[in-house]
Amino acid sequence: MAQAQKITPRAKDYSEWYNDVIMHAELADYSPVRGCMVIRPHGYRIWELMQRALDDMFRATGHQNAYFPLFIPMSFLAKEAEHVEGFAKEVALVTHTRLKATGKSGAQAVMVDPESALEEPLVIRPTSETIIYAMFAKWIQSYRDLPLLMNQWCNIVRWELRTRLFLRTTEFLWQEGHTAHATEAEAEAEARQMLDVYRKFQEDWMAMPVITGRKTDSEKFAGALRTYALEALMQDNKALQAGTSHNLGQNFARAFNVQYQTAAGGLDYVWNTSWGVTTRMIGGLVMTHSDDNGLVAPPKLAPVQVVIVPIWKSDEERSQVSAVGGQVKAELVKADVRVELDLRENLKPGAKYFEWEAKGVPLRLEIGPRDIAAGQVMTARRTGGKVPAKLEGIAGAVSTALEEIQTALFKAAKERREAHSIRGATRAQFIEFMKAGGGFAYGGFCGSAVCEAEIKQETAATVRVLPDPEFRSPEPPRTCMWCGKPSIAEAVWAQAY
RNA sequence: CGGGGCGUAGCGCAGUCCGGUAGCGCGUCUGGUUUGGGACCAGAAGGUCCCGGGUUCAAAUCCCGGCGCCCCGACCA
Repeated sequence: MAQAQKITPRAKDYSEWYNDVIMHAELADYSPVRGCMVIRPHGYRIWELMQRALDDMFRATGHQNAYFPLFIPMSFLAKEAEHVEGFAKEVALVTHTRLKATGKSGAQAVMVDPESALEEPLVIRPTSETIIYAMFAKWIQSYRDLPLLMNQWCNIVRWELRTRLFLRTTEFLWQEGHTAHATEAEAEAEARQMLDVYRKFQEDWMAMPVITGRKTDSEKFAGALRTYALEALMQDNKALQAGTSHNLGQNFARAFNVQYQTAAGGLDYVWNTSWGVTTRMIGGLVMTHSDDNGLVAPPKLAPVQVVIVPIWKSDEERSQVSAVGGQVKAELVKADVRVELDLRENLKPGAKYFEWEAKGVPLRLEIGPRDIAAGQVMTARRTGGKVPAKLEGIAGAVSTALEEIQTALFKAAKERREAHSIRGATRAQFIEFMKAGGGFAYGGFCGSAVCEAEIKQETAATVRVLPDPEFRSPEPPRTCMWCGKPSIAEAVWAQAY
């Protein structure tokens, strides 16, 4: 199981490093299916922990989980003009329902039965607005049925040209919230609220600092009135869109005829929102915290928060340290700490350290005869630092350490982001900044798609967001960083995943 | 779809230029000794050399044609 090969250093090749970390941490693996990945148990556990935390937050804001079909009639996609344009080029279709034997051998033994062609092909959902709003039309009659606040956890398929583990795979797991409201103001408040929920999750749980704000039209969701997003800066100074929340206006309501009777007795279309985060967040987690020894998992999302490695020479010592290790484990389990006791006999302690470090375990407890004699254990943090802790009250010391690690990871990530952000740059400085490695560049923006396109052409950078007030520079820019015309909003530019 | 790299044991690779019937490291299995930062010794298992043709007495190696993967771009969460 242990990985013999070392991880490619980040400085040498960031993509290779990224893939290595995922392989060594056993988060995922390539699959026999083009562009699809297998999420391994260790990686899936992170997703489960994410799901649990987010679900609690969704429920606390009044949302309920439901499930809608994987298949969407092709005609549904066509009902909203921008939506179909946005997804037309990346869908997987089911067109037939049977195979038939050919009598040949090997891969040619079966073929698609041409007689089984569906009258209307089914799209494998690239997102579920269409089928969900088709159902909403049935469920919503009156203003009393509003707001309708739903969420579903599912998989979706987008036939992307180029894939990357966790960041962009053909099939991926996500959560998509869909809501219907009586007024535009309510829908807007909902879209903003869920953006804030995501921000809390990503900062408090993932220890990943994000910038929130609005997307420009060119980066807006296909069919939305407004798209809000969260953007995080990775260790290679590229931005990662970590989640989106859309105010869909009445676009889908009109397309799917989702109408309700108002309190005043009239008839009106509902206002919708949709919002989602995906397994991409696991990629973001890797690229925010990890190092050349492997994954660094923030304690709140670490599948294993603490590993206990006993150290012995003789059989007597082994039974002694194993017993104490077992006691410590029991104490930690009682304190709701996710803990493993590594009693494997054929591995030296050092080999175990490397293995658990690669898997991102935040805290390691070493228990040897000398420690037991001193009534202590050695605590070693994944992020560095090794200190003894008293055996008595170990659960408290561990909990404190985990909290400190969580806080320190966020602080370090935020400092790194700020160290790679510039504000008020001139056009020349901006070009130089992007060429020199990049990061977040705050600058005035005239709002023109022409400037956006030129900047992308010359620097590969795009507007990540028009940031929310708390992220804006103290001095609002007056002119467009690129063309010099009056600025309509400050923009955050970066090269992005 | 364009550019680059690569397909040889579970993983990482050498061998390809210059053809002679496949090797190294790690891992795995067995036995023994070990265990405070990747243990050591002895033995063993494990390969359609990506696929299909061709040249040759002989092909991992040369020729032709496919396929696949990774990285960079276009598309995107």
